Formats: sequence, C-alpha cells, structure tokens
Amino acid sequence: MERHTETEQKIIASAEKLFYQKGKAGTSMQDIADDAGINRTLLNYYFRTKDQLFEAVFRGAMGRFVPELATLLHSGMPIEEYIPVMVERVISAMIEHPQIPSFVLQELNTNPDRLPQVIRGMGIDPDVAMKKMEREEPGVLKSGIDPRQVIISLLSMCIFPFAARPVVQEILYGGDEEAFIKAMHERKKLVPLMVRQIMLMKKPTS
Amino acid sequence: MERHTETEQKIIASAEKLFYQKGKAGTSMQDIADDAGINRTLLNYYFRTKDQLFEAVFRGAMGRFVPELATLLHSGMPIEEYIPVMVERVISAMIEHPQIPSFVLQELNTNPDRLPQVIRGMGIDPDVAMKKMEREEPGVLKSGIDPRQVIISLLSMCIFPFAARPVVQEILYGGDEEAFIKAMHERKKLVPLMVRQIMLMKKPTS
DNA sequence: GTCTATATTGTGATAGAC
DNA sequence: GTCTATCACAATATAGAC
Repeated sequence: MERHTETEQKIIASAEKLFYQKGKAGTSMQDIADDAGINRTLLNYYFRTKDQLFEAVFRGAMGRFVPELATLLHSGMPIEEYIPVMVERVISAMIEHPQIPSFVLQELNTNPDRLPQVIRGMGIDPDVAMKKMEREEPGVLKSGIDPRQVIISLLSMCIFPFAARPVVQEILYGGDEEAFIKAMHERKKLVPLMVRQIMLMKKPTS
Repeated sequence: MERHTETEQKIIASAEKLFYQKGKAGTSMQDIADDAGINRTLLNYYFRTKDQLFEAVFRGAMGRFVPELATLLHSGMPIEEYIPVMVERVISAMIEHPQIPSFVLQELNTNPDRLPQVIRGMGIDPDVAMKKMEREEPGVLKSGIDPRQVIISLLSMCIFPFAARPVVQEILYGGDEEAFIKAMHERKKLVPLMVRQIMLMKKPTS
C-alpha cells in the first residue's frame, strides 16, 4: 500500500464529488482542479489522463458496496437468514454515500462494455449464483415464483430510493433531507419484513 | 399542432437515441448530426441551441410515462384497486422505452433544479397527495407502516429493474434480452401481488 | 511537485451563399 | 432548407522552467 500525498487526496475527494454529481462527461478537469483549489496540470501529473482519474473514482465507488452485494450470492447461509444482514449493510453503505447508486448505474448504462469487468470484479460466477438460487427455491418459496423475481424486488427496494433520491425526497418527504434519511434507516428493518411477506406468497395463476 | 418535416423527425429520433444512452453532456451536436445523416448546422436551424433540443427530448420522455405515474396520486379509486392498473401501464410503457427511467433519473440527479418544474408538470400538488395517503392509511394498512414506505416499494419494484437493466439482464438472465423482457411482462402480474402481501403485513415492533 | 506556456483538437453557434 | 466557411472558446494533454 502506498501512502498518498495531501494533493492527491484533495484531487480524489473533488473528483468523487463532481463525478458523482455530474457524471464523467459533465465534469471537466478544470472543474475538479478548481474545486480542489489546485492547478489543473497537477491532475495530469498524478493521474496522467482524465480516463485514469475517472477509473480510480469508479473503482472506489464499486469497492464501497460491491462486497456487500456479493454476499447476496456467495453466502453459505440459507437465503432467509442473510437477507436482513445484507439489507442492513447495503442500506447503511448507501446512507453514507447516497450518490453512488445513481453514479454507478449511470456509468454502467452509458458504458455497458464495462459490465463483464465489473462482474468479475465482484468475484461472481453467474452460473454458480443461478444454481444456488435454483437449489434453494423449493425450500424457500412455497409458490412457484421465479426466485429471480424476488431477488429483483429485494434489490429494487434497497437501491431504488437512493437512485431516485431527489424525486422521492421532494415528493414524499417535502424536500426534508432528515426525514428522508430517517425513513431509510427504518427501511433497514422494513425491507426484510416486506421480502419475507413476498416469499410467503401463494402461487399465482400459473 | 404543427406538422414536422422529415429532417426534424430524423433529428429527434437520433437525439433521443443518443441522449438516452449517453446523456446530455456525453452527446455532441456532431454525434447527433452524424447519426441522423445530416449536416450539423441543421440542428441549429431547427432547434437553435443544444439546450432547446435537449429540452424537446426530455419533455418527450416525461410525457411518455408521467401521465401513468400521476394516476397513482390523483385517481379517485381506492389505492388497492388502481395499483394493478397503474403497474400494468407503467411497466408496459417502460418495456416500450426501456432507457427512459435511467435517462430521467440521471437528468434529475445532475440537475435537481428541474424538479419543481417537473412536479408541476405532473400536475401534482404534493400536499393533496400526502393527505390522500394519510386519509387512506387506516383503511388500507392494518399495520402502522408509513404508507410512503409502501409507495416507495411499489415504485422501486416497477422502475428499478429498468434503471438497472444492464446489470439485471446480465447477471440474472445471462445477458438474454428476450428472457429479461419476458420476466418484465410477468412482473406486471407479480408486482401487484407482492405489494398486496406487503400491505397485509403485521405491524412491526414500533 | 508545482507552475507557465503552448499544442491540438473538439464544441456550440452564426453569417451568408445557394 | 441546406450547405460552406468561420468564430470564439473550452477541452485534454504535454513540454519545460523553477
């Protein structure tokens, strides 16, 4: 592990702030330098190119909640046991860094070529994950629901409120930031209960 | 209503495609002109500035699913009745235009100043919406759950799979586009059932 | 490590010929 | 309506002095 100079840290901090908010294309090197209060050419000195600086920020963002999500697919525990753990960790991570979900989704949408790399980075073997879910299905879901539909709902209920934070906060919480955060803390308990209800669901007309 | 020339339509089509995918800052006027196979200055002739062209595209995107969402808050029906209708409409609209959710969320995140305008555009009076939910709460939710938490979950389960489509499709459906779309069609029936389960939930330790 | 100066390319936008 | 030519400026990046 290298030690990072003060300037380098200021650059990363400003780059994170601006990339999270305005995206890669919407942020110029000058913007970052100004925000960090340093000369523009220092960005090139430390990171050579804008691409490499962005890469550093993106990896950092992934590193902050990919490990939590990877648990979902690799834990040895039966699915119902680690759902509360996983939800608690994921939502907590997002409360600390509320802008990461929309930032990551935006980048993956703009540049889907990155997906394979990201998935490998998560240490996920999709086949293994699929088999795990299929294997668990009979025990976990009384109904004939595709377990992937449950996974999607679980992830949705955790991540979406942050990806759509401005809208949710404004419309449902009257723009009150504290109220929004408080609601997200409550959600750490609520989402597992909601998912539990979904898993107890009766088979639909299939 | 004006009639639109062929060139104008080609411009809008290409602008939508590229803005949806790469965002406003990530798309240049040259990119759009090239995609439409026309001269770059024609964009200025028809829309004067990039801002105005983007505005046209953004309004178009909003218009495609805001009316569906507004129903959620303005319908005279009791909430449980129009949930299936609303889910069906919203998901169908997103199957037709899968890129709109991430596009709109991205823009609202980058430029939250737009929110008031958008909310007014939806014809939503937030106060009215809140009162409606509070008024319905006793009848609809046996538990003491904040009805906003249910609304958030409902919207999440509908919209998130599209906002995160590349990831969901790749990891859960092995990159198979058809399989993803089929799953989203099934979701039109599933989400109302899931929400119903959530609304039947017992009060947590409050 | 940090600065100034500069090269190079790209961008949004307009004027004016056809 | 569509083109060419041109403008003013912003962007990334590098060379080289200190």
